[in-house]
Amino acid sequence: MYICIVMSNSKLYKGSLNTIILKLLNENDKMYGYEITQRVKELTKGELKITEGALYPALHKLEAEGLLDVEVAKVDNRLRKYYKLTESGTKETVSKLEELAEYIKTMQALVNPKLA
Amino acid sequence: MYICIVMSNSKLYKGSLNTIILKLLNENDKMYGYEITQRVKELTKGELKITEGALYPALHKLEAEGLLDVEVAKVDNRLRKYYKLTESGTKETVSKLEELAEYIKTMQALVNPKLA
DNA sequence: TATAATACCTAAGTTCCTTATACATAAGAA
DNA sequence: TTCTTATGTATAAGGAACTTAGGTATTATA
Repeated sequence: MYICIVMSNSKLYKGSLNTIILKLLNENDKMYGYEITQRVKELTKGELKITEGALYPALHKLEAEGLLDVEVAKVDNRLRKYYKLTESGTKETVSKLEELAEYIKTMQALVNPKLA
Repeated sequence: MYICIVMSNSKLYKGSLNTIILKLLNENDKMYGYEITQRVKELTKGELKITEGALYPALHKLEAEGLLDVEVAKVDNRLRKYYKLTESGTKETVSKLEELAEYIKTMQALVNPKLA
């Protein structure tokens, strides 16, 4: 008999989600919401689970801001909404990735000052 | 004439603050609030500014959770509240630092999958 | 035939932060 | 002398970004 205690869905840090979405779309041309949740699960070996309650509002907001374009498709009689980066979405991706790199550098300076 | 545009007080990512506080106290035995804000400014070369509105409630909460002990002092006729880690605060520090390392690893797997 | 997987969505609540304000002393500049 | 800056604490209102908990609908699987 095995008892497995999983670390509680390791929290997203504020602001990470948009960066993740943008980066994935930057690599994959177009993706739909459910696909994003699955891809993140794969890439992080199950460590990060994007909840729909976070994902869909985020996608809608990015679209409203003009960073994403939508294209609706019907596959197997099921709806899919494919998102892709706009031009300004691509620019924002670069800036978000720089911000993340900066954040990681800053945190390492605080937490591991010997290496900095 | 110089015009200097500073990147707007580079945002803290949610959840980072507690980790920073705990780590600093882990290294410095005891510190007071104002000192923490100054130390963070130094260590990050001005990139991260801990606001009092974030710091003091965070310190109070960590104390209420039993992770910090307080000791009031009067220096130059001014009040100081020195905080130090309790035993469980030290344990929590370890766990928070592991969490941060994990988070950084996870984000790198997403953002830079070739390196992972 | 019920459950899981696929696929979308929103609303309420929580947490953590920013912004703004307040109080008080000491030091320095105008 | 008086205003500003630095030191030091604190709280309250507001917002942004999550979690949790629902809801709808189709297809595949046990």
